[in-house]
Amino acid sequence: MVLDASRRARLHEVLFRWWKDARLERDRLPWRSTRDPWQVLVSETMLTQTQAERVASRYPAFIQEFPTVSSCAGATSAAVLRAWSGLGYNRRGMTLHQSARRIVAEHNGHIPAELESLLDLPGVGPYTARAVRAFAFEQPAAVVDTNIGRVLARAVAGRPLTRREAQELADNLVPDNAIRDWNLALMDLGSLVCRSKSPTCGRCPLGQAGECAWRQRDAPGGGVDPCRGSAAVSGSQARFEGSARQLRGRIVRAACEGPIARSRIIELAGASRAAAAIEQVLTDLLAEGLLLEQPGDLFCLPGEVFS
DNA sequence: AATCCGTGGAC
DNA sequence: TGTCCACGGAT
Repeated sequence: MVLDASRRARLHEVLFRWWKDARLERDRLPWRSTRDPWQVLVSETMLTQTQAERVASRYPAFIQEFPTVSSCAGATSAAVLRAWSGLGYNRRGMTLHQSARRIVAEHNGHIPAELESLLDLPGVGPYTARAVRAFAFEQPAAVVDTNIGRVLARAVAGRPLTRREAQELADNLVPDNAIRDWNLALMDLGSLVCRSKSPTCGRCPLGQAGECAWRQRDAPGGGVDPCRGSAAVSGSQARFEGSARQLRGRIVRAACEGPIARSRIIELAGASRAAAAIEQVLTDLLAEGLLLEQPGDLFCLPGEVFS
């Protein structure tokens, strides 16, 4: 899908005019005030899995403890996981730590600005790599997160997109300058106005300007939502209560306090969980390096030394 | 109960 | 290549 220059210019004008006011609230988020590549990498890694509000409550402490790539690289995995505690998806804390060590070893401690080099880092995918380029380096990059994916499918295309189409459309839309602002503005529109469940079309700058393909075709909320099934737009989740995810989180959190015994892990699992399921979770955590086995049927966080 | 979220590995 | 699933936990 190709956008002609006039539609592109119109979208820029309309969105930036709206964002001038909308950004005031969003700019209070702590990571909005930095362009330090390490701080951007940390915050974007946190934000890929967690709502902004929860990240806002933990990001400052994490940056205070690990203000630089080398401070993180020099720490133990256990220290990083403790600082990560409460954010969820502990594996990402591990990959962030591994990335820090790789950046020290392979890039002299400087976060690379090239897309390929960024994508090479563990835990860094198409979104995070482009986020670092756009937000830290002001380099040409179009991020496609779930919010932007929704706006692209609904307003720009008016139909579900494949992953490639979404990225191409986003690439096509990025202006030559104000790269950081453009990505933030599009993201803010998705999260504040073009929301997943209850989009406020009445207050949407694109709809009001006649630039929303969905709204041009259907009344607000009418028809089939074009973002359903569109690439990069997250769908529904598996039940959390009783899941392996829940138990993994409990185990890692408990291990943050110190070594834990197998019997403690079984307690954490609760009465209704099958023994085989508990064993599988434990096996997975060990294989992923999130947990380390110690003599005496004890388990601890990686990098800890006990005597 | 459903919602909010990108990466990576299996197919 | 594209699609599916696992992955945390507060609200």
